[in-house]
Amino acid sequence: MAVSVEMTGGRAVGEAMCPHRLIMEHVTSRWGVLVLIELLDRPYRFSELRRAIGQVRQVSEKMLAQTLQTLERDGLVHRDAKPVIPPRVDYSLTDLGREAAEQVRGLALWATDRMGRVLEAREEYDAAKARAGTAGAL
Amino acid sequence: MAVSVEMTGGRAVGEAMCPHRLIMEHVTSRWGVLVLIELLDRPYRFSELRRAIGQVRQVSEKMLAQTLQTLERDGLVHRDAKPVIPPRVDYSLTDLGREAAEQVRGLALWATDRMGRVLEAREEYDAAKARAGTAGAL
DNA sequence: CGGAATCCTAGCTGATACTG
DNA sequence: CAGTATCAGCTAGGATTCCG
Repeated sequence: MAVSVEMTGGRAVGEAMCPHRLIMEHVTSRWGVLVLIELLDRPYRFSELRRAIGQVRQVSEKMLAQTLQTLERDGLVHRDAKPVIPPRVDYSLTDLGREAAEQVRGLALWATDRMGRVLEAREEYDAAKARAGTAGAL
Repeated sequence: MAVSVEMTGGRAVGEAMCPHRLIMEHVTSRWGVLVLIELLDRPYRFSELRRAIGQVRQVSEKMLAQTLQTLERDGLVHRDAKPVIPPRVDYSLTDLGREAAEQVRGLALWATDRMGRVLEAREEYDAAKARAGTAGAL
């Protein structure tokens, strides 16, 4: 079988970096963030989770599976596979995962809250850039 | 000049996704995290910052510049370029950036704190995987 | 339905060399 | 020192396909 999914780990895994950085990468990865936040709400089935996340931005089955595996391996997500036909797998947060998710949610809430100011800052920055660009060059 | 650095934005920028996701990507990016945390401590000069981060994991000048620009554009980092020879540029957090950095630091602290448990979980997971693999296949 | 394996592309990322 | 430009590698991520 050899899963060998690494998720932001291909290069990182072999590196001489603090292990906690690795955890960060997993937790703050594009899909890790969304998965954690969704699961903070309640347990989800695979496709259900995919649809829930899809409301924000579509995620491929591959990336969702990969993300879930990484988070499960880190002990943040619990995978409950029921041996039924058709297959049914429920994902939920572990206690550890809940802690992580809270942190991530804090960050997400901050981002949502400050979005306006960031957007303003961007416009200001771009405007200043444009001025500097047209003034000096061309 | 056309800098056109996007940092996790090439694909994301044009997407139909919530803007706050964009901020998240910037803040939680590989180098964004480290920059914010370092700057939370005190202002840094470019190379100084590079060395400080390098203690953890080497960052190229390009990526550091790119990261700083992105964060500056988002209004999280303040760039103070002194018109002297040799050039001297100081980077510091804005109020907004400090808020972000606090959040990120919280996450980092959590990761550091729970590292042991995550590592345990990983070994357990890998061991279980190995058993399942050798039992069924081959 | 829940995944795994494969193939493919975009773009992040880094090393190097150059400018002010 | 503080970047920028260019080139090249590698990987994340997506689409597709097949299996249990």
